[in-house]
Amino acid sequence: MKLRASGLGKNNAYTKRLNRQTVLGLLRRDPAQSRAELARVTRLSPQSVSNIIGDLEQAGLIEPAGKVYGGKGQPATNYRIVAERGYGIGLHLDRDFVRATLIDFAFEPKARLRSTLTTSSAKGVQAALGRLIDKLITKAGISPDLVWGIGIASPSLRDERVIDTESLEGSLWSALHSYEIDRRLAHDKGLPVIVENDANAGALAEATFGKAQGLRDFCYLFLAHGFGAGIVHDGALFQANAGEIGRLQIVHEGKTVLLESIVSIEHLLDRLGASGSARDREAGFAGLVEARRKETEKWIAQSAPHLRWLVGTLENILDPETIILGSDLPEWVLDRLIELAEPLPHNIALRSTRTAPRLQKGLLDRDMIGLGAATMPLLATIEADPASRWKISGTVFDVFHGLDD
Amino acid sequence: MKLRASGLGKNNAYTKRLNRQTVLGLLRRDPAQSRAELARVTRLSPQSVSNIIGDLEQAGLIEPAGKVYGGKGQPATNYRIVAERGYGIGLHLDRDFVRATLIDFAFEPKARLRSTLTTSSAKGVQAALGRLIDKLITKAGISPDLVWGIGIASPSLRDERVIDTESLEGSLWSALHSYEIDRRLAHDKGLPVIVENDANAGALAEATFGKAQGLRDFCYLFLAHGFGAGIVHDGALFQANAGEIGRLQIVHEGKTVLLESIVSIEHLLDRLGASGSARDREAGFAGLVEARRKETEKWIAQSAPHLRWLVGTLENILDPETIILGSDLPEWVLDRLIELAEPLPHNIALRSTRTAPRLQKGLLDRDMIGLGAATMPLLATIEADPASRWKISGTVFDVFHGLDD
DNA sequence: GTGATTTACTCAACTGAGTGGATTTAGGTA
DNA sequence: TACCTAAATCCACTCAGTTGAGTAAATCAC
Repeated sequence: MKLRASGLGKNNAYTKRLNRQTVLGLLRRDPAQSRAELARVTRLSPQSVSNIIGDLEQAGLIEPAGKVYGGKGQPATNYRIVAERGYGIGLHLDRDFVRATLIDFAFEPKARLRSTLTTSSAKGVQAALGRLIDKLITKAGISPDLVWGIGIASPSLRDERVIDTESLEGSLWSALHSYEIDRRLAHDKGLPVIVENDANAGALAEATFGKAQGLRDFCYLFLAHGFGAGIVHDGALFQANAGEIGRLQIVHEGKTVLLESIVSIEHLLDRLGASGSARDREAGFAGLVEARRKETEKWIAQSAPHLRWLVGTLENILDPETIILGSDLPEWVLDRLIELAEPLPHNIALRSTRTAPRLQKGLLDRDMIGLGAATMPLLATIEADPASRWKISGTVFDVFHGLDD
Repeated sequence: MKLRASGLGKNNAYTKRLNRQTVLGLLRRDPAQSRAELARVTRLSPQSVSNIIGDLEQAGLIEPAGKVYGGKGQPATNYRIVAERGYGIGLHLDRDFVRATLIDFAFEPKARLRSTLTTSSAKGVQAALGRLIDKLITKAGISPDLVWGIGIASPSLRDERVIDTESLEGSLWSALHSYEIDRRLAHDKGLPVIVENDANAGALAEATFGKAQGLRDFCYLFLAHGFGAGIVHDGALFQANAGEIGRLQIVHEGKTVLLESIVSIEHLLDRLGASGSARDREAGFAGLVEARRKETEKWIAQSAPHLRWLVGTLENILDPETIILGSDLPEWVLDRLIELAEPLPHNIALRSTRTAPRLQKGLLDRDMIGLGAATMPLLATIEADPASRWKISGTVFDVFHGLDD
């Protein structure tokens, strides 16, 4: 039966795809489940689940993972995702460098690379990214055919550059948009390419690897050169243009300014008198921050009240389950920021059903954003209800293809 | 085939229900469409649509609405919703009064009533609401059996009262929550009762009757005694605890205060020196506002910058298609507020794909909130993808019941 | 006018999704 | 050893939407 895509009406083929994706999604999130267990969760009949499991196994997406003894009745056969069945590549494009990560279908990181980009021409960047991807695949020791796609996270994603264009000129993400590097890369590699902003990728990473696992409503604040937020509501990411928290107007010392003119690494580095390569993340502004600890503390003291205000604002508008603060700053800076943000405003977030902290530190992995980016092609390939409706260059694989004939 | 509700897996029965709801939803939003047209939109086969149309007609939900001549080929038979097939009742509970509205299945208002509540005991309120509903049904001249449910909109909806409890004590909505009037009313009337906050109900009303028709992402700001927002994202309402914009912290004349301590009718009335019944909406604070125009202008001048800030803040966080300002204040006050809110902040909302104004005035119907509340039981009964996952007391009718045997 | 053309709609056979009851399997338990 | 329980399967079945042939009723071209 043909699947009539993108229509409002649903047919059996659609249902089948949905159920396959649902079962696969459950196995991905919680490894090792039996047919009977899946039937209970999905409320499908054991027979249907059995058929689906058979299909997925035939497609090489899952495999048996031993039997469970100890209970009454016949022991159940557990199944798990076949980690080596597919891979996702994530590129984190920052101002001065690129980090590339590769994760397998079990969402385990397999290889990482970083590279400082010397060229700033769009064509040069395109070529450099292509080489980096090849190198990453080689390093992981996998077949290029098994890569399902490429996710790109860049600091700013706007369909139009109505603001601060000058600060973007000549940068990587300028090339990304004006030169359509994503489309060209998709063509070069024959793979789907998905672009997101860094904060959204970070939110995906926290949802997959970090503090937001299992949460359906949360905010991820990414304190970088700028200050952005990835907002997840009802399990889905907000579109790229939302979450521009750095551009919120605040009053600082009597003057109305943008939040990120205070709360951003950019501003911290200004205060520390950093210049040239000392501003680069790779060259290690972390060292500078350590060396100028006193001045950094002052910045923290100044920023914390604004963070407190931001938490209250986001809570009042969005009522998330938790707010996660991520950054490449040293851990003690984040700890201190969160510490000084207390006491958080008295508002609805104080409800007794709360389980997660109102404000917490994110994972500290430096490849966080790249990891999130790497999940995108995997999610786009297998998820029934993808975290977001991404703009995708190229065509996503149909992992179920060939099962029906 | 049995529908296995609330499971993750889908079966044929689920698909059938979904397709029926989809077709019905299309006919509701755009009256008079033919089978062939619906088949094109839904991407279902003409045969399937024909079957569905047959079912819906047999259930009395739709009826033929004439043939379309003029084009080539056989003229198409249009169908439309049967307006008299069902009704929704909306109650707008404010501090000092209740407005009740009844709309038919074509979402046309059929009867309105208002009542000042003298009693404040929970039991008394319950009884009064019951009588008001009966009166409304009588006034509309319809059979009580045809009412599909009751929607209640109240100024504040919080699952717990962690804030400002004293200002809620003894009020209608205090009774609503602590005494569970919704549950009791559902039991009394044998009807499903759905509770929402007033701003969310207003957002529903704008989406159904007003400026937000066809929009999937917008904010509705409801400037009342307090200041709340209904947020619609991807066609769905945010849960009740979100949108508490009145509790955002702003800096006013050097002091940090809550937004609604300035931008709210409560504060305006304070400034106008209103007391007692002059504060009531029904007794007409509008007259007072007119009489004290100069002082009102001052309040507007003071509030507008905060409104400007709020628009920028919401845009940066949520990136809505439009922001709608609703209120019971006189029209000129809203016009002036919006006028003085210009120039709006320079941000991503300036994108060229914009079609709706960034900030606009909502419908001025005084029953706006009640109308939105009245849509809730109708939507809950027929929508495939309900605007929100409401907490519903009682059981929603199954309008398709009896079709399958 | 007349016939070709176009479009709406229907009939009846069909495909294939999940279902349900009987059955087999394989461990625990008395 | 005999019984119980739960997992998994066999197979006939139900009933979604689909398909393709066919009919009805309008407009269009000459």
